[in-house]
Amino acid sequence: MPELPEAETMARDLNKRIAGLTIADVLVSFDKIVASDPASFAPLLKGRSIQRVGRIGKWIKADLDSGAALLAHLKMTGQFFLGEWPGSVSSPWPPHARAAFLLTGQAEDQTLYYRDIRKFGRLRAFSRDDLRDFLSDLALGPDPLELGPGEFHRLVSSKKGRLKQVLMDQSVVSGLGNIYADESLFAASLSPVRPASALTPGEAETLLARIKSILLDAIELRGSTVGNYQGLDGPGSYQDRHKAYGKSGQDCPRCGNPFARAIIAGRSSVHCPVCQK
DNA sequence: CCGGTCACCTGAGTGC
DNA sequence: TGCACTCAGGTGACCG
Repeated sequence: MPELPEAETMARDLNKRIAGLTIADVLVSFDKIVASDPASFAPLLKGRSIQRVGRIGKWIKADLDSGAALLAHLKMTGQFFLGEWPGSVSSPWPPHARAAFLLTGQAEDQTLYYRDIRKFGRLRAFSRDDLRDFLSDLALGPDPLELGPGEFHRLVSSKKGRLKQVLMDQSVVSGLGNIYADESLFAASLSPVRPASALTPGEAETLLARIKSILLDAIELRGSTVGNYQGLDGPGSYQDRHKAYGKSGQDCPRCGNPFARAIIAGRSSVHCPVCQK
């Protein structure tokens, strides 16, 4: 899924389309998709109006007027889309739809669907207090877009492990995944396999600047649509700007040497072994 | 405590 | 065509 730019796009789309509406009904067609207390899931949501939809790392959070919230993590293939309330012959459950939220408050009722082909994603509903505790236990690191270079250097260089692995550790910095880690390391000419603890302050400053620039450009283009990701209002196009991710077998556009593919932290990684130091 | 591996799932692509 | 196999944006549980 969805890394930071895709989660940001989805949250913005949702905020634009459903903020102010009321959740009148809730249906779940695949029980495991709800990872908070199943008995309180629908009761916490029904009758509440959605005040705002935002993002925390790769998580999407819808704040309700009661102080409760709906949290979603899309993992690899989760997404939201709008449709018609399911259950009739003319309106069956759409393919791979796992939950449905009936939204009232506009001229015509709408249904917000959560779809997830691989069923890795999870939905949670929390009261105000339980939400605070859950987010606290998650211990997400700061958002890279709101981070300064000194703090970034301190966070990254204090960790053991390879640079790419540390960048993808959500407790260090929240929001980077396989695509944007590979792209950022390539843009900063830094090798994904070097020890994170060896990052100099100057290299950290450059890396953070590249991360921010890439994430902002990707948000501008509604994220990267690889596989089946798309926002509520359509797919993204940042995949056309990828320089390293998915370019295994091609030559480095900076120095012309062939890209190398390696498994780092269990993830397929592409980098230039010559110009990424 | 740590890093490495696998499990969770389905579908798309590839090669025989 | 069809089948077997690999791979995919992310975590979280397990294991040595």
